Amino acid sequence: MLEARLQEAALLKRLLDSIKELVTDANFECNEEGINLQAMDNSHVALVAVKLEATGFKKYRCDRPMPLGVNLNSLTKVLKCAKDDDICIIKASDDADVLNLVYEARSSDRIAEYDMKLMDIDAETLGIPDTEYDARVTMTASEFTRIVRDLSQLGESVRIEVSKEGVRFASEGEAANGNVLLKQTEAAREKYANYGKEDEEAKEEDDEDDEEGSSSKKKIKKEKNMKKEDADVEMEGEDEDEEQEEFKPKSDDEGEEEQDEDEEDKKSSKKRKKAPAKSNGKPAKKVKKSDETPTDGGVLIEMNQHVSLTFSLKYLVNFSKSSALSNTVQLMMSNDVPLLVSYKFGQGEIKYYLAPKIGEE
Amino acid sequence: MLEARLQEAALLKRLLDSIKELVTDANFECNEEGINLQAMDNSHVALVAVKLEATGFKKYRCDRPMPLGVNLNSLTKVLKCAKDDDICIIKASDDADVLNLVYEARSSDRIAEYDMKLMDIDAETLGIPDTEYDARVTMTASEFTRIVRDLSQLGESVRIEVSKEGVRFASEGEAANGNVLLKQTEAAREKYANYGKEDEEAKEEDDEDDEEGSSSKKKIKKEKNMKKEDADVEMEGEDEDEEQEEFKPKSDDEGEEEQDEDEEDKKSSKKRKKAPAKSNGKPAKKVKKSDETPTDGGVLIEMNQHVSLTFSLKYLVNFSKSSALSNTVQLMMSNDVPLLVSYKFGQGEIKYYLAPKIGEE
DNA sequence: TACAACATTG
DNA sequence: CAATGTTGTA
Repeated sequence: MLEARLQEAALLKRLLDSIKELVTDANFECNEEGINLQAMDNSHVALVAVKLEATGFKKYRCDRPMPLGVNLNSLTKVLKCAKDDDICIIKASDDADVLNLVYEARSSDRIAEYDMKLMDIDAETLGIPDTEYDARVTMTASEFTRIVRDLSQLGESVRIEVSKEGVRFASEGEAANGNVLLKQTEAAREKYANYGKEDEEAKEEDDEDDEEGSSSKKKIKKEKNMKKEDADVEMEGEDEDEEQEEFKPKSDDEGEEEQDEDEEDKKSSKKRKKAPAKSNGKPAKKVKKSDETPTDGGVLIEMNQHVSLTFSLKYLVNFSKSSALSNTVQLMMSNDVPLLVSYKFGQGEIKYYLAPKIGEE
Repeated sequence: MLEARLQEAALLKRLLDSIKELVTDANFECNEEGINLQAMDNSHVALVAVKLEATGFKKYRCDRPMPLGVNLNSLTKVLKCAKDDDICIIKASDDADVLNLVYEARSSDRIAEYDMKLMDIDAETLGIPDTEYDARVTMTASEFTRIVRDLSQLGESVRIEVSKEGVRFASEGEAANGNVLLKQTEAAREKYANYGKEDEEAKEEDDEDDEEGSSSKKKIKKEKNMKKEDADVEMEGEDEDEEQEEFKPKSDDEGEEEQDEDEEDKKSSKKRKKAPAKSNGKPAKKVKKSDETPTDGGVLIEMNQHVSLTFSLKYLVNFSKSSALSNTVQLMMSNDVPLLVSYKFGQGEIKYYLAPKIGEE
């Protein structure tokens, strides 16, 4: 039996907006620690992993692990029936074949209840090794959104190059080539001094991180990350995972074409839905206009060595939709391994993995 | 000869936006009391009745009754040529085959004039008996809009059920079922205490009554209202029907037609409102977002008995466009008879009738 | 993907 | 009051 009470339905709404174009069906894996969702995009090029911590809920109870197979389009529709500030209660009984969502207006004078059919989806949870990366870039989500959206107008892919001085995004296209260099700045260093470290304090909104004037613990954290310095980190990390297979996406370039249909190597199953894997540039202004980070520029670079990888912009643009969930994004890279794009928000985190293009053009 | 001077062209513009999708051609029946329009939607399932009172015009003159056959698309186009705050003068001579519209800027430094061709439309004014309903629900127009739009995502129809505790809207669909319960609240009771109360007294006071401040008369109104409430408000209303044919739409699902002529059972006295208990007159609110009722929730329920009816959401969504005309909407229902959805605005009222679906699916 | 409506800004 | 941008809907 699952019962989770969320203070604001908006979180779920935004979460679904973030991933629904990438994935059509997925299991919400619920256990006592929270809710996790992991799925490859429809063309099996990218992987999305969402984590919602039990502690982030106003109330959370999950007696035993249960996977809830959900069609994300249906869930999106149902969530649209909630007002942003509604309290949202999610319930599913053990033998659940429906997910029960209750929206309660703050004033309690309106209670809406929805039952959504669940489906069986073959659990295809992949082992995602907790890799260490050679470079980590921390920047504002809006800036990242802007850059990939801008560059996507020029070409199909972007080369991301990280060096001590900063990070460069470069694209080449028919009509024009372009590149954006974000320099590492002192301001950014302070701003993200302890971003995403421990989960205790940064719990809130990340927003506060922007205001950080204190530059004390900065040093330490940063070092922790710089430790690893050998190249070619294989994404194997620990194997404590069960017998799952690993995340081995097809090299980006290829996967592009196929959508739906694909039987591919995925033995997913039952109710598969067709879904256009299109990418469209969705701006990011959402979140809270309020804290339009004054110091919107600058990035924090943490690295062991230069990295230079090329990715499909289409996916990055898609990932950037998550800027509705957080003001900050982190890009983790090592040469020749999938990029990890991470958005942390109070309640949890959403991670996207994308394999680099091989024959860098 | 007709000449009507409207203070704000915006009213007409909004009115047309409300009905133009439902009806393409209709007669504006003009007489000394004002202008009425009545028409069935294109599939003859719903009926729209608009009333613009002569007194609502800055100036109004109509020597003798005359029907002006108008193509609503044309009128919409012509009205788009008016600025919202233009003064709008409508003129038609007795032998009219054109409708003359004059838009006068407030500053009088601009005068635009348009002539729109009229057409002959078979008068098919139906007699709409001034029915008494078993239940009346008063709520914010925006909430109603929101609910029907939400539910229309799930299914084709909605079951509306009214009980003392509130009103429930329920829909069933492929992917999910949903229902929204709006509870009757004390706040709502006060808010609508004398909604539609009338011309004599509440003329200006209506709004104030909402304020907690004025405690004196508020009390009274409130009691008046609650009394009925508790005792199962009798929704009496005079049954002064006449001999006209009645509005007998085909059960929503099907379609049929029926026509007749004759004016409503509105007889003599202009000012007279055959009003259901306490509904009538007073405009809802500003219509403009201005006073986005803080207490947006809650409904006022007045009923004699439980009612439960099923309607096509498509039409309700369409009706809800009238929220541009009023902040408040009233739903009047009795089992097995057409639903009446009414929006009252300063100048008049727009009423929609929709037959219930029979074999509730 | 395109169109319409709403909100915001100048 | 008009224009533009953004959001939501078909």
